Amino acid sequence: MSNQPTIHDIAKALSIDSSTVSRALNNSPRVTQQTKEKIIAKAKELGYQRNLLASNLRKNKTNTIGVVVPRISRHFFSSVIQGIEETTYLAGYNVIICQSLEKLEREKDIIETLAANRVDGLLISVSMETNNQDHFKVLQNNGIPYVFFDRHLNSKKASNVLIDDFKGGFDATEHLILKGHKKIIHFSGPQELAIYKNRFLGYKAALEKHEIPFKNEYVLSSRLMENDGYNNVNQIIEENLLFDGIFAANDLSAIGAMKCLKEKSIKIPEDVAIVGFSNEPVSSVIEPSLTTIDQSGFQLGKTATNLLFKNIDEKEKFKEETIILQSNLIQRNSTKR
Amino acid sequence: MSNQPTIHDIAKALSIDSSTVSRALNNSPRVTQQTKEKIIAKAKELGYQRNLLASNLRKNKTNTIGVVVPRISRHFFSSVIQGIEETTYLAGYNVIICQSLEKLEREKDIIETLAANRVDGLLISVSMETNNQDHFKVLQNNGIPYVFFDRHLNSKKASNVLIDDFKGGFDATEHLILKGHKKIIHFSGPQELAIYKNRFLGYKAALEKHEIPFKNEYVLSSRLMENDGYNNVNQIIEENLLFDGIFAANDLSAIGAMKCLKEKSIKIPEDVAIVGFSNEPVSSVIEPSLTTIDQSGFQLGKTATNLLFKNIDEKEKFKEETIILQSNLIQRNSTKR
DNA sequence: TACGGAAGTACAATCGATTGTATTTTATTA
DNA sequence: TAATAAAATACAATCGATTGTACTTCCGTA
Repeated sequence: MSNQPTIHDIAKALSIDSSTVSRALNNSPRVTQQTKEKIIAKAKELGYQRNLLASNLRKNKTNTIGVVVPRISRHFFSSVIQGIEETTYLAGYNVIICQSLEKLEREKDIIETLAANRVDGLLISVSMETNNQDHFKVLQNNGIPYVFFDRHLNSKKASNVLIDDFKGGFDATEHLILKGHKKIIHFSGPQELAIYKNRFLGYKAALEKHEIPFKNEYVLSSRLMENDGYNNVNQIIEENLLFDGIFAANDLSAIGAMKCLKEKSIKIPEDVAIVGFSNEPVSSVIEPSLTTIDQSGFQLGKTATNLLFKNIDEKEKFKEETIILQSNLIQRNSTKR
Repeated sequence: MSNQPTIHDIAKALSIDSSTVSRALNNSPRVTQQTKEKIIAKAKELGYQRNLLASNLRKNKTNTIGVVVPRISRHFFSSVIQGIEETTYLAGYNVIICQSLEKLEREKDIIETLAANRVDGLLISVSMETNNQDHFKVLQNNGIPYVFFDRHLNSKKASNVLIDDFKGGFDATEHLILKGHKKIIHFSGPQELAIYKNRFLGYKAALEKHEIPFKNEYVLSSRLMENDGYNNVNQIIEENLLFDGIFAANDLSAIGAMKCLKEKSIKIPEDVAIVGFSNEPVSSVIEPSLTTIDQSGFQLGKTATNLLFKNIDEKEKFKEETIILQSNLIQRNSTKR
């Protein structure tokens, strides 16, 4: 409480000035070794713990970056976070992890709070509800650099580190086609988010390449929860649409679809083959195991962090850039012929 | 950068004192409505954003609590976090989430940093390497309240919110016994952690109740990773131990065991029945689906947060307490007869 | 011995917001 | 209209650490 010792307490105890104590604790060459030792010993004795609020305020630097993700429980995001922490840890930075839970309101709150706490920079993957940039203006006003990763908004003002979603979508769809499937359903997400748009465009491009006509009713947009995948299949069947393949823009909805298909005794992959996206751990465990697009979250996290650091260091001189990482298809039993 | 506006800039622009600005922005009754409106308008115009470092320093309160978990990617922990955030959000508190990745060193670092950042309190679930209390002393010295949840150390000095692991272990084991299994292996974790000890004691008690002799070689301790479960089964078979049931202290190691058994064409549950612990999402998807002990992480998170808040509010007067929540067994196909 | 200069410390302002106290302004009443 | 209370605002100290500048020691050298 009020008994938390400060540098002034140490100074008083040793009859010296607090500035000397500060310098000693920061290992400044302006303090004798002898004095330093005395000070450090006393600090330990009093159980002194530097007050970073005061220190950061004075230095106008927190050595902290903020991370905003939709949900930490998604394997992809937690592996991105792993990559981020790995990189920040080495650089002596701290990380504040926040989840928007896919809510725009929450995301706004988080951005405000992080800005008010004067983080040195932010790494952001936006929520499914995010459809404009307004709430990022506060970061620009306050000169706080930020980098979008994975889920971004098409913006010239910000840097991005992305997965090649177009190619991912293309590969997934072409894989189904090469396995002999022609009536391919696509589960897509909110079109405001470039990742879903690009996966969709990849899907379309693959159909085109193989001269399969694109049909609008084969594309179902949702928030891609497990339930959505389940309901999508129900809907398709009710509408009497014929289909023999599904490319889902994430694994969760693919798994929902599988559950529904199994209940209806539709065989996977014989009757309907399925490809997901993200390679969640559960995808290798489910039966049949799910063919999916693997994206290295860890690598993405490292890359995004390094780009942010560059931005923080160079500040004004920094020029926005966009880095695109490759993904690759993992074939499993949901598409074995 | 240096252009981040402060209350002084607002004050200067309006030729009033900064204290009035501060009061206005905090909606103090000591400022006229008229003046407030002028100030708020100017604040918006300048893109003012309160500096929480300064504010928190002055108020000696951050309205922030720290959360330390082994890994955010574990479903149990992320649902606890969900419960925590739900509660803190309503109370206007912020949360800083940190993961120790099961490393003691990392945990120490985190505690120091959170203490230095003057969080108002901490919620902690310790790493598997944590075997003593030393690094929590800094919290006591600085008068920062903390509550352990789930993974705790047996300590009189701290509050705890726990799952009834003894009962969980007992239920899991008795379930296997009632299904007709008698030679039951137990996968346990580090014995320094009370949760693993208690699950083990529950296992033992169930055997005792049903007059099945306890055998030391039936208990295998590890860090309970998927690999550990896999290797455990290999080891048992190499040692020619006969067994017809496994109670694993977490789901992950149970799944590792299942993989190994499947490879060896040992039938689950006919030849060997398995019960896990925690109810990870993957457990309901794997085939056969895994019988497990479900613990409501969400509820645990809420309870722990409320206890911490009580501790923060009452400070000195607060008396440590331990709350124990119940778990319940979910029967699935890994133990169907 | 005195002087120049380096080394070691002390002084004091500062970061931005908060808050107790003092002062001014406004409103009320006799 | 003057006196007084109440309302609104200004002043100034403070939170704890950092840092540029000023000062004091102490050493070696002339």
